[in-house]
Amino acid sequence: MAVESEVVPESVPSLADLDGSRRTPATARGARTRAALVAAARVVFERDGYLDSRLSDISAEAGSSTGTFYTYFTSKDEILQAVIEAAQQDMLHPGTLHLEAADASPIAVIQASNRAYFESYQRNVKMMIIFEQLAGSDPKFRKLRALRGQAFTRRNARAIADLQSRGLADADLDPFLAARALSGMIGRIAYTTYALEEHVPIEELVAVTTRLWANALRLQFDESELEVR
Amino acid sequence: MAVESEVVPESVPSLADLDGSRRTPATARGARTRAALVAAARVVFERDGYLDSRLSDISAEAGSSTGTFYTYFTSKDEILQAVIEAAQQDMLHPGTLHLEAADASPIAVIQASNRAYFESYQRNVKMMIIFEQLAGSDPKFRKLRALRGQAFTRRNARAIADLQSRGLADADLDPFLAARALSGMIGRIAYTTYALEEHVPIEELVAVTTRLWANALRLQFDESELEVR
Amino acid sequence: MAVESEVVPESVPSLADLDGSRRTPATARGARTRAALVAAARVVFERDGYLDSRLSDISAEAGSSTGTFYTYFTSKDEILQAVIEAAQQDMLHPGTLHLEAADASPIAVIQASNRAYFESYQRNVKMMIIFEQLAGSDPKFRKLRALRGQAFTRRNARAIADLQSRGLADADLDPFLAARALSGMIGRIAYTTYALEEHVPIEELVAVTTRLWANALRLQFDESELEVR
Amino acid sequence: MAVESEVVPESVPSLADLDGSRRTPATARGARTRAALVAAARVVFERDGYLDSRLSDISAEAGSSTGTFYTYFTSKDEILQAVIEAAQQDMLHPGTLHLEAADASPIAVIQASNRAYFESYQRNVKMMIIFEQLAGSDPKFRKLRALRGQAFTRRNARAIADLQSRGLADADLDPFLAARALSGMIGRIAYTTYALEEHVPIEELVAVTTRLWANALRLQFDESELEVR
DNA sequence: GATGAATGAGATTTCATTCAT
DNA sequence: TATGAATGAAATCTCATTCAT
Repeated sequence: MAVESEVVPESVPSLADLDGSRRTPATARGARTRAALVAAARVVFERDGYLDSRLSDISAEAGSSTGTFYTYFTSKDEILQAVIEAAQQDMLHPGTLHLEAADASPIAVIQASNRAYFESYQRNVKMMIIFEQLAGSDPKFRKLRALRGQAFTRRNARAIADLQSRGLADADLDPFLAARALSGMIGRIAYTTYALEEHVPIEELVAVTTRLWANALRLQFDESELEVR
Repeated sequence: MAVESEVVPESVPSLADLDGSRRTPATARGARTRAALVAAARVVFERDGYLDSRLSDISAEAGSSTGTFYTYFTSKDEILQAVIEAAQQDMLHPGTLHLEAADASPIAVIQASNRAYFESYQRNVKMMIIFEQLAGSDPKFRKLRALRGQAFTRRNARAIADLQSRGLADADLDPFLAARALSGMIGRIAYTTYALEEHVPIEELVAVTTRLWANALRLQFDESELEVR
Repeated sequence: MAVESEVVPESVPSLADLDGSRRTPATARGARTRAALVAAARVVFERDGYLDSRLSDISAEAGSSTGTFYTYFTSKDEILQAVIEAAQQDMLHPGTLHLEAADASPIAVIQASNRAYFESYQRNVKMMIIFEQLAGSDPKFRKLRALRGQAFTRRNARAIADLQSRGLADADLDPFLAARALSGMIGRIAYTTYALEEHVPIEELVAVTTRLWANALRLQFDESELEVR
Repeated sequence: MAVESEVVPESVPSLADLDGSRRTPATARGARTRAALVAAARVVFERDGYLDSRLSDISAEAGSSTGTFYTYFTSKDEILQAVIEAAQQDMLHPGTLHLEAADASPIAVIQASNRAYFESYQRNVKMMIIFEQLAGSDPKFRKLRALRGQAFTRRNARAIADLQSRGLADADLDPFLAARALSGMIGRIAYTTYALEEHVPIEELVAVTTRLWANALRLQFDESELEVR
């Protein structure tokens, strides 16, 4: 159920669908070079930011020449997509684990999801900042940013509707809008905490956001359910 | 009380404190030119985006020469500060009006604040996108972004604590963190709606966010209070 | 007799002859403003160098506005001329005093002249550097630089020829070329000492240069004449 | 022995020690391009002067694009260093030849050195003017200017001290200061003749300066030694 | 596949000088 | 006379991308 990162939404679109990558390495050596470039790009982007990074720095960091870059990517844009893709995987993956337990209480699921989200956000904060930033100027990334949110929101909306139909959640809420608002709340407080560096211990973040979700949906719960793991 | 835009927080910091603008106009003519440049900058930024805008376009839009720009500003950065400053004023101001009514119910105040916030966000969405974007790369703007949020959060935290002390709100919530999460929720859904252009009628936004606030704080309210204005 | 700075050569050309200064102040207030500008220019030139100085800085230093500058001067070039003129006066003036004593021995005159030259060079070193520098790029100043040297050389050549005719100096020397070489020696060692900052006590400079002059011309002298003043 | 240009002083510092050039060509093609830029820079500097030259002119003269300039140099300053370096080599080199003859008389050595100096100064006069000019404003070049003079002075001082110890030169002269003054005399008269264009046949320059050196040091010599080559 | 040199469009920035008040 | 705002030509410098080796 519930938060943005809950489950890997099969519908989250891949940037790979949008572009035509220049080439898939044919040889093992080529695959190694390509992987080195992607890894180097993340290092450079995190160090210098996307706009202030230079392709030559990425090549250098990867130990290859400028020309080699163009063997695998057509633009800076394209390698960024590869890097974001990888970061997304990490953002989405962890949630799945916790949520397989089908018999978990709604509260427990929300709590686990929130925690997983904050942990992965923290790991990927630099790339999240860059992603957010690009969404501000490049329509392609803005679209992608929107799609990601929508996928989460749709799934959470389904979960909320389910709880409503079982009489467990406030029936007067529009499930889709509520999902959007509450997912956004999680995303934003993660941004504030890790991107704007207003440090708060993760346990407190988990506690307060889980309680707010529960209250906002008018879920019935026992105080013990909100205790720290 | 309550949401991010509730009241003009006297403590919201001005960028003017941070920079030493090149020159303050000594004559009325100078003041006119400077104002024309700021207005032109907003037009150009909204039209072309911050990064793709050129100083020469701003000068041209203002009807002056490139050199004149440098009479009043040292960089694109600096004039952006002036533009954001103006946008902030507009973001912060409207809320005040509604909230003077001391006898308004908490729900009514939240509702009015939310509406005012969404309206002003819509008016300034292009600049908000740019501001968000810059906060991602420039520490100066990031700091400012953080300070703005803090000012709102602090005030809302005070309001929540007040409601708690009167026995009206969930006493188990940390008022400061709750304020941060709920303020963020409003800001983020405004971003999604207007910046990412996932259109939702403002009445629905107001309705759902107000109900979520009320639920989240466990305020007692009558359904009629949540009816559209 | 002798060194570059010996006597105010009536023939040293003034820059005023070359240009048409914009205007001579008609009022006392105007004269004051003009004087303030010249003084300010020297301060700014010495502080920032000629090329890196801005007219606006000169105006500001003088306490007037940029526009006022053009009431008295037509260009940066022109005010530099005024400043150099003033410095030249100081370079040339001191020598006269010592040399009026017609019965002084040649050695004593050379010694006094050298000392006077080093002292005034030290006072005006910053402007000398600027003058030398301008001579490197601007034909007008190069011409002036040459004329100044020539005036000194001509006079010193006359003195050398006089000594030769009296049988006191090496008759095999071309008086004009010798004068040029020996005057240049003084000028250059002053440059090295004060402009390139290779510090040597002035007494040592005076002693060695005077002895070299005496030797070079094969003047007969008593060691006691070379003792420090 | 003796004049500024006598021997290649192994201690003359290279500017290459001071800077970190942008890139050292890795291929022959790169080396060719870099060399073409340095040659073009000298042409442009001599034609237009340093201050009035534009980087784009250097690139054009070298037959490459503006961007290529920045592949090898970071600034006009930096390429000037390379050009001066080359000119210095030419200034310093010629003297060596003449002086190998260990049995040459002191007078003959001085004479040959002076001639070599004047000849190389004439070849490089435009660059010497520029160097002198830059020394007036840029501390880096001023330092270099000073170091060059010092290297010559030190060596000449050694030669003078040697002559003194053999009883051949005036023992009352401080060898270091005398060397500085006499080296400077040569440098300055070369400047006057070639930079300020006060034309004097080189034979006369050699004759008068050699005689002045000999006299100044009180060397014993036969008139025949001073005859033109 | 890999290399690294070459390209060049175009934005920023300066400041002497003019001019309306 | 004094003011100070306005002007605008012109030069530097960057770096994604291409291409010959």
